[in-house]
Amino acid sequence: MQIEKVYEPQRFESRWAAWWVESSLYAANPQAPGEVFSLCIPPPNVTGSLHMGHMLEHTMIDMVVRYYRMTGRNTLWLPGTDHAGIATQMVVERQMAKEGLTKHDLGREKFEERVWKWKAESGGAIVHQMKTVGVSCDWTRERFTLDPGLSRAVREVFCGLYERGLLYRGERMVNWCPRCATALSDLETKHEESDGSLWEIRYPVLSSDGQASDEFLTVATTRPETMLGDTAVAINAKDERYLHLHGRQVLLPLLDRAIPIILDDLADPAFGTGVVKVTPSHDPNDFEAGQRHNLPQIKVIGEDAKITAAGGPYAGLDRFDARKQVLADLEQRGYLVKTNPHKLSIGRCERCQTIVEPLVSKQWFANMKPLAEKAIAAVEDGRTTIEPEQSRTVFFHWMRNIRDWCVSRQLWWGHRIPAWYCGACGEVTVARQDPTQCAHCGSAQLTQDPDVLDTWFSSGLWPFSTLGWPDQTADLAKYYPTTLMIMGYEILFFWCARMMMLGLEFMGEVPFRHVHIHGIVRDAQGKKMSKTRGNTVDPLEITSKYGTDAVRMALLTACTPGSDILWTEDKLPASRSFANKIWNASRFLFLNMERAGIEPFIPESASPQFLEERWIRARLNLAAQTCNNAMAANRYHEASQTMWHFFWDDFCDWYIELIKLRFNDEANRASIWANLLSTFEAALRLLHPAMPFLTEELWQRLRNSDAHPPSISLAAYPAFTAAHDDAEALRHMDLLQEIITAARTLKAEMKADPKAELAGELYAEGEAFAVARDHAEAIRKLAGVDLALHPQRGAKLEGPSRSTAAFDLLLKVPAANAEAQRKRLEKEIADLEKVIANTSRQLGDEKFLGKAPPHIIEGMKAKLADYELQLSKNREAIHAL
RNA sequence: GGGCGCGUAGCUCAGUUGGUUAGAGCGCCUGCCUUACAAGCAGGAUGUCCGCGGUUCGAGUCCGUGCGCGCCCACCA
Repeated sequence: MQIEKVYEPQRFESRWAAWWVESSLYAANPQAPGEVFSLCIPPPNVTGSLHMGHMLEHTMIDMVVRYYRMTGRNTLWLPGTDHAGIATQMVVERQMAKEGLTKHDLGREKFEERVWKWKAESGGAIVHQMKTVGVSCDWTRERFTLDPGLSRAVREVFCGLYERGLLYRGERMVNWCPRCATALSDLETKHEESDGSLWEIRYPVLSSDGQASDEFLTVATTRPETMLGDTAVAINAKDERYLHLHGRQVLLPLLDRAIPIILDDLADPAFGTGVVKVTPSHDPNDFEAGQRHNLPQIKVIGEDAKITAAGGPYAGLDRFDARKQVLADLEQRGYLVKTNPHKLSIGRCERCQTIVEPLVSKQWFANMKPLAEKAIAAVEDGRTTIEPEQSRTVFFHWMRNIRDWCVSRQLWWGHRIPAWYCGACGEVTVARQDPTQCAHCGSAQLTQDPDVLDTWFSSGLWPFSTLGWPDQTADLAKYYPTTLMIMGYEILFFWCARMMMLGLEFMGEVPFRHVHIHGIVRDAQGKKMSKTRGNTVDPLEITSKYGTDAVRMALLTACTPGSDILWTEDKLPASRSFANKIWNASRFLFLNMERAGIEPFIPESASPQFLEERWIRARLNLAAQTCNNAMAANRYHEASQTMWHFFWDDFCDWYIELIKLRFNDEANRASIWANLLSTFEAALRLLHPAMPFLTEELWQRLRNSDAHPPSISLAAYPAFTAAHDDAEALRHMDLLQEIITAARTLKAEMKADPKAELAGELYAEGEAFAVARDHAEAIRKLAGVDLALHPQRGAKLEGPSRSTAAFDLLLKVPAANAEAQRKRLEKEIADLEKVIANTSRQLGDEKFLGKAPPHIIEGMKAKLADYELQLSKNREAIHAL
């Protein structure tokens, strides 16, 4: 078997990636046996291209899915993409702008066609990239939120919610993006603090007969231009300063409109002047105050962010120009009293960063409270578990304070709202099938609502709409509820919360059993990665440089639940080295098989006879146990670190180093290779969920029979086997390692020629002696010392020595570097004295003896005896120097 | 204004119910091109586990508090 000298993942990764997809290896079969493991992907936006966030998320999911598939579960990982309403529409509009076109030039139908065309040509980029990095999705079930089936689900849910009275249309204050010309949900509005001003403006108070007086109320505002829409001025009922003016009116400056003075808690006596202008059309608080006092709404800022006709002389001005003009006019006429610097938070459109205008608009809203209650209950009683714990807390907090969700968007790309308005009676008809006549009066004068639904409306149905709902499909029956959802905390509310609510409402069951929330990938400075910041990393660039497996490993070993990953490229050489280590260990095995005339094979069974064989089997067994437990607890970093250390430290540094000493043992050749390959093959399976390409490549080179699965990804994951739990082998190997390490250390410390074999003495009793006796050859080869063995420890240590709990080791070397020896001994003595003092103090404490569990006390006593033995041996040694 | 979290070796971070000399990778120092691997091997140094107080026989781990840092939610003019 030829095996290339250098690890070059580029040579085989793309081949396996393509094969995994072409062979439909990961297509789920609802008829197949096995406990279900199903998971649907958080659908990336079709507009997107793969970024490190995807890479992290997909790597974690892929590891989990590969793991469960290997444990024999009936596994489904359903992939797909989201139509991403605003985002996609923006992309296409921008593209059209280059041709000097707007969507209105095309008209709705042609525009939609154009977006579909864009999707067909460019929308597949991310899917292609995902396939390149080898995610083991079931591509036969790929979905898109605007697929006919999913659109039918959307319509069904809309109608269902409407029929349950959970969806209503109303004039309410919404976040309006003037650039996108659509309403936004609260979550799509991002607030940021910025420097503004708090202006104080004098409003003349009219006397009781409506005539001008010389009194004033001074209001404080951060948005003077909205005063054009003021319909009252509010004072607090407890504010003695102004109470006498209640019942009078003020004259609105600039427009000379008489408006009432009302009493309302909206006015905080401690803030500003204690007097607040009330603009029910352009401020959420004022809107509510307006409702309380039955105030008229005067809309002075339009959907285009320009002053409306109601703004009198300011009509047509942009909102920011209007502010300047209003302030100038107020100043000029003596109404502007003061300008204070003031920090305020400004809402911006998540997509285009335009400052959002709060305005009253007729929109569709979902009443979330009743839905949220069910979702809260489901998490409280554990039907769905959310971890890590802090995400659960955050989830509850948001759900318990949930507000109605504005679901309509004034866009063209998305699911059209299935509501029709009657030209005759004005009633609304909401229907699953496009109606031909009004459900109320029978008139045929119907116009469909022009709006579409918030993108997250369809995403909220993803776990069941993708499985065929509203049809009762086999997939739906088998794979819903899904087993696990893995996603970032940034979409906990946008998505997780809505899936919970809608899943419970329409499926009567939670959408997933467990939610695992992960952190995000940040740059080396801890900053969020973003295109505008220019600190993004292209995963494909990195994977082609270091290999996908190395990138995966770097991410997996770093992803502690609940915390973000700071991405620096210098994490990569380490994991590439690890991949390289695997490659080279394999190369070593293949070369030696060739040398021994053995064809690569996967052993049916192997029975270990030598210590290192028993030991590596036990170590593998423990590693498998740790990995299985870690995967069950979604502790991917722990699983991958365990794999890493097992392969590098145990398998390579000890097992191979020891077993290669037996390569000329012809009598045992078959058994040695059966054990070696058996362990190696199991190690590949252990590693496969984390490093699928390399393990597939190497495993295929071992695969020698069609009795084996076609791919390592379909082979069984190593499981804990009680029979392999060999405590004796672990103990003996520990001693052997200790002896070898002690000898190496001493040799290095004495600056002895590493190539020269040194003679020495080893004093040990019991098992330690037996191990040294049975493995003298290994000690000689691996440590470069030839030890004479003595079955008791009493001897005086004269010369360079090292003592441990189990043995004393003395090297026959002129004390060339007594200084280093002395230094070490002094340090060891100091450490031991400290530890002995602490331990004896504890053991002399009656309270401790009374309260600590017996095994702790016994353990400490045994340790103390060891420490004392070592201490006396070290003192002896330092005297001998 | 509310909520969540973080502070452990020079750097990036592990450390599951409190328990026996606190760990890894990178970096650093020393020595090795040992016929799988210098992307390697062997050995080594480095920590008032942010400060203070408390609970406990015992605290990196639990509680309180201070300092420093991050994030999320929120309509206070």
